[in-house]
Amino acid sequence: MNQPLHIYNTLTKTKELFKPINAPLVGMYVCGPTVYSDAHLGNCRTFTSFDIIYRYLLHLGYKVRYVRNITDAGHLEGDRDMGDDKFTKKAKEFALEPMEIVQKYTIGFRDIMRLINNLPPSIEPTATGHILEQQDITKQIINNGLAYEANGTVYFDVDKYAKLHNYTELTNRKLEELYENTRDLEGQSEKKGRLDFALWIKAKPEHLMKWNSPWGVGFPGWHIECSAMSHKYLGYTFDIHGGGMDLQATHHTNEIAQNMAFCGKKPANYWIHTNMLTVNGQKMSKSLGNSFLPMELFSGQHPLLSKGFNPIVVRFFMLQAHYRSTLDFSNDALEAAEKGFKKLKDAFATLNKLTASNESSVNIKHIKDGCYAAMNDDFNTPMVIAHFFTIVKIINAAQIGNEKLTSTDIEQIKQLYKNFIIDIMGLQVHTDSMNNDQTLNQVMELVLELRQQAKLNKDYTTSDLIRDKITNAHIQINDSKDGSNWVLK
RNA sequence: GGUCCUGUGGCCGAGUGGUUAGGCUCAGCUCUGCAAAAGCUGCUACAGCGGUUCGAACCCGCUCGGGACCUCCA
Repeated sequence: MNQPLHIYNTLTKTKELFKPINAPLVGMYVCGPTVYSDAHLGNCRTFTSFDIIYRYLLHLGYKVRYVRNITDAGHLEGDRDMGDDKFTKKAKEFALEPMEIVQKYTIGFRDIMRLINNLPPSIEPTATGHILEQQDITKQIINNGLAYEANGTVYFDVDKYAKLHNYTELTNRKLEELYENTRDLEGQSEKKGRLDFALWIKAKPEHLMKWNSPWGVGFPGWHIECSAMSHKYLGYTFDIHGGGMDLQATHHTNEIAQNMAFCGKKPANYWIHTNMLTVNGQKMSKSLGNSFLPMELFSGQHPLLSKGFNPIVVRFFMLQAHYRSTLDFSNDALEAAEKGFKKLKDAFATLNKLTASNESSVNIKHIKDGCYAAMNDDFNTPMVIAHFFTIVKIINAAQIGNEKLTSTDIEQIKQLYKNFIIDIMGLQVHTDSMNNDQTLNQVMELVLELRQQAKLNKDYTTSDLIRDKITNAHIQINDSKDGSNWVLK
């Protein structure tokens, strides 16, 4: 539109002009969930952030291939490169096949994504579906002399790699300090260097998910899947690689190393990292036990919640903060978001009832430019929302005649709403289901009529009785100049 | 311990070297039989201490908080 899109690149720690390698094509890879348990709200925030990025790129006219993997194998539990993988552990616990675990949580994850209105990615590859690709890359890295096999396990040779390339590019850490601060683990004597990590891991006999390989029976290490799948679907170097900040130091650092070792090319030009969702200032995570499950949030079944929240309200709540800031989660914050969102929604409902004026007292284009400027400045959704609240003010003022909107203004606002609220931010306003219940509609029609009669007779005892009783049934009656109406609470 | 990030009004949260973020709460008002809902108006903050500057919440230094990563994590 006006000024071009700038993206904050973790690689350079600056906002950079976005220049796709092959416009209008854009390749974007985002590290997806490990499906060994329910996705929590923190996970949702990351994928919602990337959904906005995806949607905005689409809106700008790019043809985006958005790849987000499903990790269904290989992630290790506890001490690194040792022990059971998460799927094996869970499968044993519940006497299930690992793929039953995978199936259950994959479906659950997709349900949540749909509820929170995240578009499905273009490709959603699984680790288990790409074992051969992972082995191929591993072989190539061995051939290139940057990995070695020891007793059925293949390790990436970080020492050797660091002499050729900048291993800590993504974090700016000093290699010596990494060495100092990395724990030496027992039973890891087969590793040459302390920082070496596994590309392929020898499976113990009791291990459930394992595959044949040139190095014996085993399973892939926990970084190689992303290298394999991003390369397969997006090529040697693609535009955007994303993920949560907690993946930056280890997972993404190793991913870059793997790709460089494999083909000499960086996987991506722009690295985008989303910040964490916190609870009382602390990162929400499974290991800390302070997770909120999306379903708990939607239903209100959680000790810290006073009620359930619509998934779109949750989405709105998340978009009120910038993706690179931490966002603190609380019942109060959610309630504030709910009310704010309702205000936004209501204003656009009244927009449709507005009568156009012959003259205009507002400058809609100015606001539109502001919205694009905000999105082009590293996807600043809170700013876009602020602009929309000035539109809300204008709409409400126009309704009581304090502002004048021409039919062109009204059309422009509707277009803005469609572009930014619906298409880019995905804040789809579902028509409330309440009016779909014909029986209830008819009953309520009668109730309101009886109450209206009572009011006309100045029988306020009866009219208030009706209102109170019906409130107990979670139906709220509101009086206005043009009569009464009702909403489900 | 190391590396990095961060500290904004009652709450959540943007932002910038000199002009109102925004939302919620709260107060007042309008409307109203009373409520509720809705709308309008008001509430001017940037952890502390120094420094740079004509001017800093925004730049620099120190102090004190908070957090992330260095273990699996979005």
